[in-house]
Amino acid sequence: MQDHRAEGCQEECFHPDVVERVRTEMPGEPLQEELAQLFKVLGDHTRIRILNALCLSELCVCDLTSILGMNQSAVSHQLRVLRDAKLVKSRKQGKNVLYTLDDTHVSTLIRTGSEHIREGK
Amino acid sequence: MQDHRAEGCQEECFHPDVVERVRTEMPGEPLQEELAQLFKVLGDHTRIRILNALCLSELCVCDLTSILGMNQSAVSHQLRVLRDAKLVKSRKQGKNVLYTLDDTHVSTLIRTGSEHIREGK
DNA sequence: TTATCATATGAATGGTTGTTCATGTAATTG
DNA sequence: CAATTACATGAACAACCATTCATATGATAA
Repeated sequence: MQDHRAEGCQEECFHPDVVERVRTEMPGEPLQEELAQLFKVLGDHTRIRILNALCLSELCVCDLTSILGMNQSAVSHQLRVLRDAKLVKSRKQGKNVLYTLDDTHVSTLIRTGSEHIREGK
Repeated sequence: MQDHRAEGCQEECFHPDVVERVRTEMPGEPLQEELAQLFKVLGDHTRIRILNALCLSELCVCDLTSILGMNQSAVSHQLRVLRDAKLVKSRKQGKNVLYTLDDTHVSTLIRTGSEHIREGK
């Protein structure tokens, strides 16, 4: 026999009034989807290191490649992801492309996250 | 011919002094790895919705299943991930298990992220 | 006890994604 | 002009992960 109550309990196991209130007060789906997408971009070791580096100084791809000690192609790919998410912006200077943080929220997010980590132990 | 300078440019394309300073002032690797792991946990549509719901009220799994309109198994799996990351905590009450946010940082992260989204448009 | 309910969990799977390799492009230099 | 440099990008591959299905556990009720 299949489960015919895919979305909710059979009887009164939950509080319908609370559920209803939460449903109406929750942020809209588009915002939640974008929010998840934002954190997904932040949820990568390489990208976090890039952002932490850019918290300290404007840097070209070459600098980042040196700091991270990894493939230039990999760095460029991740910079593209960060650019698309509007977390970093770039400007050309001769042959180089210089990257900076695009937003003050980025450093706030990283700082808050770091606090959470430290207090977790 | 292969590329023998995997970690850095050949000559002086970058600023060694800046790179050196960034290297020393960057957070340690363990913290950055944990930070990426934290954001990775936040970077999922289902988990974001769970956290947003728990921002509004303590809820049992059944409530969440109803609010999210999805499989109970999927919800439980994601709650496990959130518990392991110390983002939520649970207590038993009869047959039910009630979940709440474990940390004030969580709501701060969500709020800051939401602001970033809103200002992006 | 047995039956039922709420939740947890292991296995399997389909989709996503980070890295590498190879190549392309734009700017500079000789 | 050709050669080199800094960066970007497309394809391919491997690893990871969210969901589903099936089942297990733990608590309550009959």
